[in-house]
Amino acid sequence: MSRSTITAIARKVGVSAATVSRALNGAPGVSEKKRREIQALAAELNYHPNAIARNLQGQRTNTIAYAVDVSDRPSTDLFFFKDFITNLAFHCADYNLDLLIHPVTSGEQGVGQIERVLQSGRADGVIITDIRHDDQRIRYLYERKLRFVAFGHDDGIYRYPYVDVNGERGIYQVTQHLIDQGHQRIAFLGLPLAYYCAIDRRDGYVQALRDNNIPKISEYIIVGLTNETEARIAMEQLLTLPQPPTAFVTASDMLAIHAMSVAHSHGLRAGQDYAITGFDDLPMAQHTDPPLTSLRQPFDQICKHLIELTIQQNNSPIETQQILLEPELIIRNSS
Amino acid sequence: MSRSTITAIARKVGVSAATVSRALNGAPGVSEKKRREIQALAAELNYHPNAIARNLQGQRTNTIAYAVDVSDRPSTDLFFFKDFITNLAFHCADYNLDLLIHPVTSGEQGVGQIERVLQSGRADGVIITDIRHDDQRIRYLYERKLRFVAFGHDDGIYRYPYVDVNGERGIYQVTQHLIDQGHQRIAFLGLPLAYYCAIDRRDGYVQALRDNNIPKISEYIIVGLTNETEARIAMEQLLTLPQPPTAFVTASDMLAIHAMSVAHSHGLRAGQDYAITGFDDLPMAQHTDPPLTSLRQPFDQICKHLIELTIQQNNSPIETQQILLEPELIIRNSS
DNA sequence: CTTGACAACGTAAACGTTTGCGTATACTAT
DNA sequence: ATAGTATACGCAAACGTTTACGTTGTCAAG
Repeated sequence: MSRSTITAIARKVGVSAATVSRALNGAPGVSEKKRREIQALAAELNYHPNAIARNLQGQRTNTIAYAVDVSDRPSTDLFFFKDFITNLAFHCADYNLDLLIHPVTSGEQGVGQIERVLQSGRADGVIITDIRHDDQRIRYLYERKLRFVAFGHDDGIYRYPYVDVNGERGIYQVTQHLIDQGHQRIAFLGLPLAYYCAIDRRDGYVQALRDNNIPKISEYIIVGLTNETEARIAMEQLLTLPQPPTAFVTASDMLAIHAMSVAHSHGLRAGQDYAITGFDDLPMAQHTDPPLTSLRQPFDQICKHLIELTIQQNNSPIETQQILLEPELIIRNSS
Repeated sequence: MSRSTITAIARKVGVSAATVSRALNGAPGVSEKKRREIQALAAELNYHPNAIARNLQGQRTNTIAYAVDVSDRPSTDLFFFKDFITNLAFHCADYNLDLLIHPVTSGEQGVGQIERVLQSGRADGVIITDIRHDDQRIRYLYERKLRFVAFGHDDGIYRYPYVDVNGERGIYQVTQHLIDQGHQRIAFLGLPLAYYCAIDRRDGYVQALRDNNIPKISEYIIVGLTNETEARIAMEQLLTLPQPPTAFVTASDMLAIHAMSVAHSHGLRAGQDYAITGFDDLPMAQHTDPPLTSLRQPFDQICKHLIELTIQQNNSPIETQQILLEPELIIRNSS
């Protein structure tokens, strides 16, 4: 059964293709009688408008792309990803948009790949994540005036649309929470500082210590952690210090989980022998032993805004296209 | 800067659009001199062929869709998903294909959504996962002769292209492995039997017991587990039995991890006090405490075959379009 | 009866490609 | 010189829509 087209319907009803188009789209200029007749036949023939033809004529694709870095397989943010993609897809559906997963490699080459998906007209805009310091992608897309939205704030030099979560405030809050519990020796396990979010989170930790007149101990700060192995080594290092910390602020639930595992092998129990906190508040954070105190990233809101910004006209002032959300501190038994 | 088209280039060079097309596509019928001239100008103008126009004219989209069920958020297979999508995207890139994430709701409605993405010409074929007993999607797609490939074998009634991993053989092997270790009281934690893979895995367990003349104890078999809470309850139930099992075969790493957590709160240590095994061999299986014995799903191969089958002509015999891969038993310290 | 307005269509162009077919030129073989 | 052939192009149609514009017919107001 070949796909039925608008012209096939037109021929059968005995009208022009234009009339069929108008009838099916609810546009004015067609009598109720013919409209019903056309709609009935369309349903009978199982007609679905050809999206490609529509896109070509309309000069937009109703598709947004998510450029996902596939150069590091398996990648670090294994947990984060599913929630993110699912939420993106969900909100795309709300706006009748398609979500295109566009695999890109990192570096110079990947930048070209991102451009191509836009210049070839496959997508109206692209979402990028894992924003780095002096990110090549940003500069490239910005200078060519291509439509993109970042999950991660800008650097103040290039001003671009983004959605972000206030990691500095979040980590500040959770550090303060630990201090309020009486902790003085607080360590920080962080991500690679090449990422802006990693810097923000470390800064939140440092600022909280400063505001409480707690001296910053450089041995207590370990950043640049990308995978399980590195996380475990770092935690091992902290625990074998002459004066080990009594509390641990981590920049992700993943780091916290692996750190807890190491502590456990040292016979230490979170929530009793030491305190630890995460970031993201992934579903699994409720089910660790003990449940993990964390900062919830509002993925639903994040993705909603990302989609909305991407399809928005970019002539509105840039300030309204920059959205900073607050993470929510979820206190559980690990702290 | 407006996007440059093939006609714009044609005008500047002083040839027809057809010649430009031929020159850029390496087709014969254009002199080397003009070809070079055209290629140079195309590069200068930063020309990228319009994919939409190409798709319309070529009557194919070079896009495959993955219909992901978004009706249950957050869904159960949190871990599995990232590996799967990333691998799909990766292999799509190899074939110069785009991957469309097509969110569908479950039930009657979702079936229509899957049809639409194909009938509207947005994708050449669709991949579906989580195949259920008497799956509506299969029947619908099959009867309308729409191109789809399933991750999960057929039921012998409808014969359709699929890729699957031999879960029965895998679980049989791992059960045999536990028996070889001397275990006689072996429990099974399984997924909802509505899914074919869940039945297969349970059957593998049952068959291994039978072949070793070990009586099947119904209290030792708990299936239908979908989330953390249910997994924990099931494990709790098994451990408080008058004669608790000494070994646990689970149908996924996720189940195993939560079961280990429950056992741990009972003061039991995997690999010493009891044995436990998983399924999937996700990256995290190496980092549990102790590392988890599991059956590796070859995601890379799976996704490669899924993509290849989807773009393949469907006139080849159905047997060659049904691929069954063997899982690999990875023995670690948990057993 | 004329004029105008409005509804209900059809016509044709446009979106940017690809490709079958026709044609002019140049070159080779007789 | 002539016939034949390969090469290098141009022309135009096609893919399936949408939409600006033109045309017809009807009907009411003057």
